[in-house]
Amino acid sequence: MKITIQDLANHLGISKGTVSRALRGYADVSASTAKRVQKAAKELGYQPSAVAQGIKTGLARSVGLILLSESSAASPPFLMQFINGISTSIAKQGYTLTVATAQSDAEMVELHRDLFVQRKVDGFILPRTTQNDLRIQILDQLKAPLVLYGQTENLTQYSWFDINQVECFRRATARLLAFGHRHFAFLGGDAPLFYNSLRKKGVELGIQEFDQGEVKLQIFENITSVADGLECALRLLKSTQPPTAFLCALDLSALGVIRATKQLELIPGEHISVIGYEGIPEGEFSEPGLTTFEVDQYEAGSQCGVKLMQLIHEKGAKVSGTLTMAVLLERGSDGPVRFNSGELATFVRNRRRLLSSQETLQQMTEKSLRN
Amino acid sequence: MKITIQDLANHLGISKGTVSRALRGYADVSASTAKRVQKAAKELGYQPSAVAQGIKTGLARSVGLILLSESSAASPPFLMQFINGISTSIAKQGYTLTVATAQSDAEMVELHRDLFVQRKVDGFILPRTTQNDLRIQILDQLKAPLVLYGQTENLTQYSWFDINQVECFRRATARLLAFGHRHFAFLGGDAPLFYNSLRKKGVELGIQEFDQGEVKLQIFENITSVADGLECALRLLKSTQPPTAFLCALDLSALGVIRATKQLELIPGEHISVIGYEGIPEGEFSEPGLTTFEVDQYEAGSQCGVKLMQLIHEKGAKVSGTLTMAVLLERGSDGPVRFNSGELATFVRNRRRLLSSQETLQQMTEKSLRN
DNA sequence: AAATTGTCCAAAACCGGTTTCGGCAACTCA
DNA sequence: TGAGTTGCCGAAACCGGTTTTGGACAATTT
Repeated sequence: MKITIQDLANHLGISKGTVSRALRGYADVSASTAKRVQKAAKELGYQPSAVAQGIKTGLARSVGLILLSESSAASPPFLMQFINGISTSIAKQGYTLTVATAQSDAEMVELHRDLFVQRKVDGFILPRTTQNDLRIQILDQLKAPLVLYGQTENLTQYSWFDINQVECFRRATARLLAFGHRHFAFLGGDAPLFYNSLRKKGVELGIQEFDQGEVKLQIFENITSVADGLECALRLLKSTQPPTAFLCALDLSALGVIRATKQLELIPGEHISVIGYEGIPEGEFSEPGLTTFEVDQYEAGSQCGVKLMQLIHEKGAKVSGTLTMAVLLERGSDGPVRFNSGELATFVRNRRRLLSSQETLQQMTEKSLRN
Repeated sequence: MKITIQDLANHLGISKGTVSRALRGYADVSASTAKRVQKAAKELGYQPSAVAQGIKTGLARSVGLILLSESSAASPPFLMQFINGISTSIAKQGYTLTVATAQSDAEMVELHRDLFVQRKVDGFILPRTTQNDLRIQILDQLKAPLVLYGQTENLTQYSWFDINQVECFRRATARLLAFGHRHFAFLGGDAPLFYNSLRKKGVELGIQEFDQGEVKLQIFENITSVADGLECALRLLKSTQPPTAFLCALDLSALGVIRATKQLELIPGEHISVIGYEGIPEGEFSEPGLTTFEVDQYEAGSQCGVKLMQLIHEKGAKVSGTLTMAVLLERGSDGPVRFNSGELATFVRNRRRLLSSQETLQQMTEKSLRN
């Protein structure tokens, strides 16, 4: 069924070594033979087996991406574009992407080891980096090429790509301070992941640069979903000292905050301010639109792919780190401060009282309209 | 660096053939030798190279999943769990998942051919099937094992897995008819994809079974995003003969419909009904929650993986199709009819008038509250 | 004309496994 | 005791490529 190099050689009446050299463009094959071989290969649909090539070269021509299958969470929003970026950037050199899923951190480490010693992949891209990343430790031992999507300690030894999240959150904070906000909540994401410390640091930095002692900041961690954000914001807004500005490590939690304001009939961008991070599509359709930093996940995947190709192919290649900025999308969810924390608390209290009375009014209006 | 079978054989003072037989559990190796080899392999961390194994067996021990990178669309919501299901189910037999992305339909076909001819994968899982699927045609020629996630024409020749979408939409329709709705809109998804015809068929079937001539159905296609659904529903609801029941091929468009009702201050489940399909997480957090059919994407991936493994390993294995049901999640977005189409039109018209006057009232109330 | 160089390709070695083949030693059975 | 099994393992072939080696022949130099 599948045609081999020997089949092709027989068909042409020459040796398989010559076929191989012709196809790989060696000089010691006459131009006419080379052309003849290439023509026949195209006609017969011959393509060398990557498996057989791999045995001699020692390369599988595939890179690994291993995801943690958190049963709870949905698809990481970034996934499709990130995968697209990786696979497109490595396709040029004939590489493909091997994706596997691990059910636990331990299995995650095992999978990296096994895939590499079995020569199923030539290197890895590691997303969602942590402080002391176990994956890095094992891959270091195996001298496996790797590229981080994110940062970690001792960064100089590795190639990595990341968004300057500190700067993003510093700017977001400065922006809200300029709007006059003085009472902040930072809704952090997965606490063990390195990104979380960076985003928090950005907020703290922004406040430090400004602080005249009047700024208050409340910090929360592990707010990773819409439901989490909703619950957290609702609790805060009903408190006696609610924040007027919400800085969210994740768009998802920011959307939860917006939802909370809806329940209390507050208007984001007017009564309070919310800024997210990541740029997921849903953020465009909330009302008002979510002000957020848009991360180009395709670009991220692409850059990681390119860096990994360098490490694999150019022996003695230098590791390289790249830091880029995300783009601030100014939509409607933030704006000049209207209430300070105390005023907001009063406003929320009155609004909640009003809500129940309005409900009765609403029902009456509706009834009259129907008749 | 990496240890080979020859290294291990030398270390033990036996031939590499014996090492191989010992590790693969052949009978003609003494129990003591076998144990000795296995122990040494574990100690030295030896694992056979998948590449080298592949050359003899002719198998790459990987299956392919090729996605179309629609730059516009976000990550297909199903992706993570589907990938998880595939990779978990095939991992048992030492298989991994190769994911690639194509920028066009033509590239998609090429990629399937190349990956198989180059022996990078042993078979494929094909999601998002169309009527005359070009992928299937080329893979048929190559006699490549494949499993469809979805259905197509001439289904008996292939292994496939699918949800009984006809039945889902028949039930959804019957449910809304029983609620008293008589004016329907079907918001279809990607028109060329086979699923769309199935879901539409389900709606038509449900109406046929009931029809006493009084049921009206409007059909729309290519409503694939929140924005599409929002736009479409807004237009319909402002029309003179608005549907009271929206059947959406995709949750995303259903969420768009709900958003449209919010703009008009209509209450889904009360003034109108909406049912979606897929069970994306966002549907749980809309207000009211989206009534929808929840598809178990992990299970889908898992079953596709199992079927593909059978085709690859059991020679002369029979193809097999599986049809399962999705679970109806009854949340709040549908309910007993309240208005017929004409009444709804009037209600919307009045409500829109009221909205502008209320706005003025609202501003006045707010002002007084602040003082 | 002999020696040297260059061109082109067949043959063979190699990569790291798997599997077949054949042989030796120990055991079984007549 | 001798023929036939059986258990165990080394040697070798093989998978489909790549790369090295070496040789035939032509073209050039001396």
